[in-house]
Amino acid sequence: MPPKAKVTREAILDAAFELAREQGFEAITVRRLAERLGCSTQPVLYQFESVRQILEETYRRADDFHTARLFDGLESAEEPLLALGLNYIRFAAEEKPLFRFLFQSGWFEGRTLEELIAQPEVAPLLALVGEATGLPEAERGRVFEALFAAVHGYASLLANNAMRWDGEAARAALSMLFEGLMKLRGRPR
Amino acid sequence: MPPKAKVTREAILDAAFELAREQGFEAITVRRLAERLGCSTQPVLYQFESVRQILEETYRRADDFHTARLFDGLESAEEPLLALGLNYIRFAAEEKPLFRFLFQSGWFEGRTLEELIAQPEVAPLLALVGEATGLPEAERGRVFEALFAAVHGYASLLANNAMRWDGEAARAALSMLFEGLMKLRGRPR
DNA sequence: CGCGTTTTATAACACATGTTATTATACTTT
DNA sequence: AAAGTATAATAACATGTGTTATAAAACGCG
Repeated sequence: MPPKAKVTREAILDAAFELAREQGFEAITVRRLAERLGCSTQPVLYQFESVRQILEETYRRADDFHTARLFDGLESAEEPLLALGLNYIRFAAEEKPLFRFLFQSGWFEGRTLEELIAQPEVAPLLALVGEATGLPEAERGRVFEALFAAVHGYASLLANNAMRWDGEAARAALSMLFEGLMKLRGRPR
Repeated sequence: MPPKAKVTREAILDAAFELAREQGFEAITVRRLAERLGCSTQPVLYQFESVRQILEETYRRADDFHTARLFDGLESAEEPLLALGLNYIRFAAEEKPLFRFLFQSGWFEGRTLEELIAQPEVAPLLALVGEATGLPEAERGRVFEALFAAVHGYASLLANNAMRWDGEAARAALSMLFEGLMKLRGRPR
């Protein structure tokens, strides 16, 4: 009996993601979504209970998009950790609004770096750190954390226009950082 | 002939700064300022041409506040660079809204890290890097940049709740970072 | 004390946001 | 084809924002 929806949930989320990507998540409003979809504001809030819900879904989508980009071409990389770091900061430079949405927006879920490191997906990365440094398991987390913070720092600077993107310079800077940190051996506490 | 203004520019800027500090710069609105000052919205926009102007002034004030905190107790520090870094990330942890206002807000003036390093105020810091590493002048900038990025990374993580503040851990992490980077000598390329 | 200028209060306008009635439309099924 | 239901359009409400017009108030100076 019912007609199918012309304005589907997917279409709305697509539009929302595009808006977030181009103009930042603050640009996601019911009316702008309607405009992009060529409809009135009604279908948008008919498919979702509230804009809040749309933003939550869009955040998840951006998160997936981000992690996909992080691991892009990582298998064929000779230095996977360095490649990962480069992907991270390239993303920040090329997708500034998304980066801010993900990590600087209040929609950030509040995963602590500590929690992130404890996740099983990160284990192989910690193993790489161990491989490169020869550090015992207990210390790898600290080195990884420092690497992450440094990479995230470059990314933040790029995403907020405190730095210009330059692939060559970025690679040089990161490899310097990695070189410095990877040379650390068991330190006294 | 004229009566003095009861609601002065300074009072307005004080209120604006407090709002930015407590709730973030987004909380700075004419009506909220009026409420804090115990007056109507009229005096606020009578002393300033627009809210934009108030925000510009408040940004400057926050910037001064920040740099004052950066150099707090730096003379008596035995490791000035480390102390500076610690001040930087402590500020981010203790003044999250201000940190976001300063570096993640669109009110950020767009000073590039490169430009920052070129400023004369930074010269003594570069000298410290040279002292600690023995690197020639040309390379100090690169090391300083890496140090800055790493410190800024920790700060960003703290300011956006991706990390819990722990003074001891912070000192340990920073000194590890500094140790790693300071050990770098003249690199190829 | 009163005059004149400056400051403030009141109130409203213009705009943008989320959300919701009410009405019209369109489609799927019988 | 008709009917009934899910969907969409129109329009409005409620709220929050910056800004401004108008009128009242307050103060320093003569």
